[in-house]
Amino acid sequence: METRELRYFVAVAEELHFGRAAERLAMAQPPLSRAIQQLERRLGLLLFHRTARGITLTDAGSVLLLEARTVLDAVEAAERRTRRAADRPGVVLAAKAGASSELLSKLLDAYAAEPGAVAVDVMLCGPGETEGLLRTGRADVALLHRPYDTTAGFDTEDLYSEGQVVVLPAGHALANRPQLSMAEVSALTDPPLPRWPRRDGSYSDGVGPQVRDHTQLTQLITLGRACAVMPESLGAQLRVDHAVVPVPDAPAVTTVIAWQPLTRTKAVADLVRTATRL
Amino acid sequence: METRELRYFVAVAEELHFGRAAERLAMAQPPLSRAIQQLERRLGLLLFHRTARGITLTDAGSVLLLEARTVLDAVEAAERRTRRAADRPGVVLAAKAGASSELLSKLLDAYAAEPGAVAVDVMLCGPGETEGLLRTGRADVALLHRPYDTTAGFDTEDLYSEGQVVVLPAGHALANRPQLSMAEVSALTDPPLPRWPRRDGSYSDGVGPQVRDHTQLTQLITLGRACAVMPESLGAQLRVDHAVVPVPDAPAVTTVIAWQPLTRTKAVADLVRTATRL
DNA sequence: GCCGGCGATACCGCACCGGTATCGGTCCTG
DNA sequence: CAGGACCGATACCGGTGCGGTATCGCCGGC
Repeated sequence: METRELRYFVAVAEELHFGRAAERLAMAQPPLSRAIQQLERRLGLLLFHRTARGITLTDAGSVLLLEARTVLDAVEAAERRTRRAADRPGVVLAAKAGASSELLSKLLDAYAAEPGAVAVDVMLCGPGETEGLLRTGRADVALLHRPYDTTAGFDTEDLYSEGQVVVLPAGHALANRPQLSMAEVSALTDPPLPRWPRRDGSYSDGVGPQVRDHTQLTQLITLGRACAVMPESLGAQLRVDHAVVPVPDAPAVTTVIAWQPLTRTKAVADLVRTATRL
Repeated sequence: METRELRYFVAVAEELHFGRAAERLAMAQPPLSRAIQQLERRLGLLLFHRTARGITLTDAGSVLLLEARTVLDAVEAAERRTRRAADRPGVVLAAKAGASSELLSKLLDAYAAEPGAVAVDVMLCGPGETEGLLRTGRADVALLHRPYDTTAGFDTEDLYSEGQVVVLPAGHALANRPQLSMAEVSALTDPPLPRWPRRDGSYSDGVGPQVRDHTQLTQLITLGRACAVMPESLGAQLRVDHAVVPVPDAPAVTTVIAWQPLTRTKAVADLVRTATRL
């Protein structure tokens, strides 16, 4: 199987329409149809159910869609990492904007003091993006936050674990409570909890404001338009003008440093070692 | 980058010789040279240092070698898994021959009793092979043994942890000791410790007999030609005619169940859940 | 019954892949 | 120091196959 074929297949599988897929691939529809047929013939199975009105994925096709995506990610990562190795400008570290800033600065300082330290490009990104950056080789190392980020497929080391708090407007009815339960927090509506985008970028139905990153969330909280559950360290930054109440039964948030398995770079190893020693 | 180019590159990088690589690929040398040149041109960097007497990998080339191998493994896995999804004969579970046999039979029985259980093909293999089987999609799930197997890049759940023992001939001078240290065990020469193959299949220099799998090891121990450190559960099978002495400072061996991250198969999930409940 | 939408088929030209023959440079050897 | 062996690069050529346009077959809706 050639990556070209996999790229074609993923386009068709995602669009479920040969014409649109061909357009996305900047090519005509007939060669695309033929390429998929050839792929099916070589695999000896059908990837799509064809009706005159459209196509759907077969079971085998659904499996190949998942597998093909990981292959294409790996190819992209291979290309990026090879290019980076030729330029040697150092490592790229990805982290969610706004999160773990104290840990991050400590890590960067400590690593810079290591013998043989190379330049570290810090890549700040929105929530949920970090995983993809690491998977496609745009970043070499990342700071992730379990259970918000999924660490499947990466090697990780736990760095720091903390409880969560809920941030409320200063005068809120629950502001003076010593602690709140998740049940109480989930029921909040006055300033409601925000809605985060799903993996595909869409939002669930509901009443809370839609937010895409931590900056937006902070602003909404400051405006008194949202409450939010967040790790202690983030809540601490908002203590002025807000009430911050612990939520003991919320899942603990663990900051981990993650990297692609089988990475053999000295710089990545040094960074991880430095981080675990903090 | 097409997988064909990556296959060519890996062959050349491993042989470090265009002629031999071409032979291995069953093609002539000139098109191979040209393909590599084209790859280098597209990447905008050199993958090999060329001298008139031979070639060596550049830094970028070394990186690409690692990355390309993971890409090719992923492609192979994609093909295998897609084919398997079309046939639907169930899941393939890989395990080291001879190891964890009790755990394995319990797992298979318990899983078979689950509602919605599918057929489980058990694939018994030599030590060190399991990892590759999982990585290339020949197996869906595997029982691995840390720290002997590396679990990098897989999702795992710990199943069972046990100490290690050393197995000695019945009349051995140390046979009556209540326990032994790793230092004492490492110094054994009368029946020496065996030598296991490295990843590439070669053996280190030394005096011990060369073994490839557990059957060979068992036979050598029975013949009084080798001592060996192994998990308690394995040592227990050899208790007749041998002395089995605990080695408390040997690393504990943990049997884990492992699978490829991002696998969404119900059968794999059921197997893992069943295993963790044992 | 006609039209519109979708995927498949037919056919064509050209790029690219792989083959053979050969070159250029370096090291070993007599 | 000349000759040869070895190795990778270059030159050139034929065939495969990829992508393009034109068109068909099929089904549903108006």
